[in-house]
Amino acid sequence: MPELPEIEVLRRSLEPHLVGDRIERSEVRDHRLREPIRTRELARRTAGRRIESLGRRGKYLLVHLEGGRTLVVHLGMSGRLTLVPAETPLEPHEHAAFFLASGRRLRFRDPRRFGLLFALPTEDLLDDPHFAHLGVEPLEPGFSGALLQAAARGRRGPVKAFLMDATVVVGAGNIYAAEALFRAGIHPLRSVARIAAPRWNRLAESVAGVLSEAIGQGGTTLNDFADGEGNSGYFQVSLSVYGREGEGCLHCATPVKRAVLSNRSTYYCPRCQR
DNA sequence: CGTAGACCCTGCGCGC
DNA sequence: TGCGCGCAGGGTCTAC
Repeated sequence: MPELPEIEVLRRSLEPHLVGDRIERSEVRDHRLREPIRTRELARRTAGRRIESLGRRGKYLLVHLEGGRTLVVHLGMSGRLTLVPAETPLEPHEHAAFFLASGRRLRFRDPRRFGLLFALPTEDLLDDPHFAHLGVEPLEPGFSGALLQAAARGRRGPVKAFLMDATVVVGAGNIYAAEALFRAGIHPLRSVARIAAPRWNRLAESVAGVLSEAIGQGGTTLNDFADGEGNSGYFQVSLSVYGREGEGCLHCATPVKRAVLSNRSTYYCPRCQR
């Protein structure tokens, strides 16, 4: 479900409702996520703490708590994090929940269980194995074509896989990598060794542009993405190539093609993207 | 060392 | 109507 824009939309939607509230207790109903939830540790590190702010690193949502603790939430492919009255009946696959002093419940639902949920001392965040290797934030200063080009030196392989490599740049997943490549006019299977400086610049601009526009439109809702209040996004109507196999390219009307790259579908216009 | 592919898990829509 | 298949927005691990 979620790439960087969806997590950022979630962060912005939850922050005004959560900041100042207090986690009274957590409840884990099924600990079997990608990494098992450490129920007791999670409870110990979150219980009784006020929520100070919400942050984001790549596709990770960071809930900063008083006393130097951070709750880390990753939604995987199918995760959802929503705020409901505490007495709201359990949803299927609601594996964990946080009960707040305000009488609400922050619930974590994840049918496919590819998500992550853990808490740690905030000072350990940057050294944590989940974060230590992460690359640049594409919407922050420092992201540029020159940076991408430098990261690609000595590498080969298709540019789409490179864009989705979180050790290079975080946040672009299968949808937005395809969209950014369309916008930049670059074929997703082109080797990173065969891209010149002007095209790297255009690609960096395209990545940042696509992501920030998607945030502005509330993210992309294909099946079930919703922000913390249950609102859908509408960037899906702006998708140029993703999911449009056989339909006409918006620029040249050539049918959009689909290819499989590292087990993921990728979509592109064979005429506009070279 | 980098890269390609398998794999983790559940639900949904489609064609038969 | 029911069933099997392919597919799905994440990341990690292994074999080369």
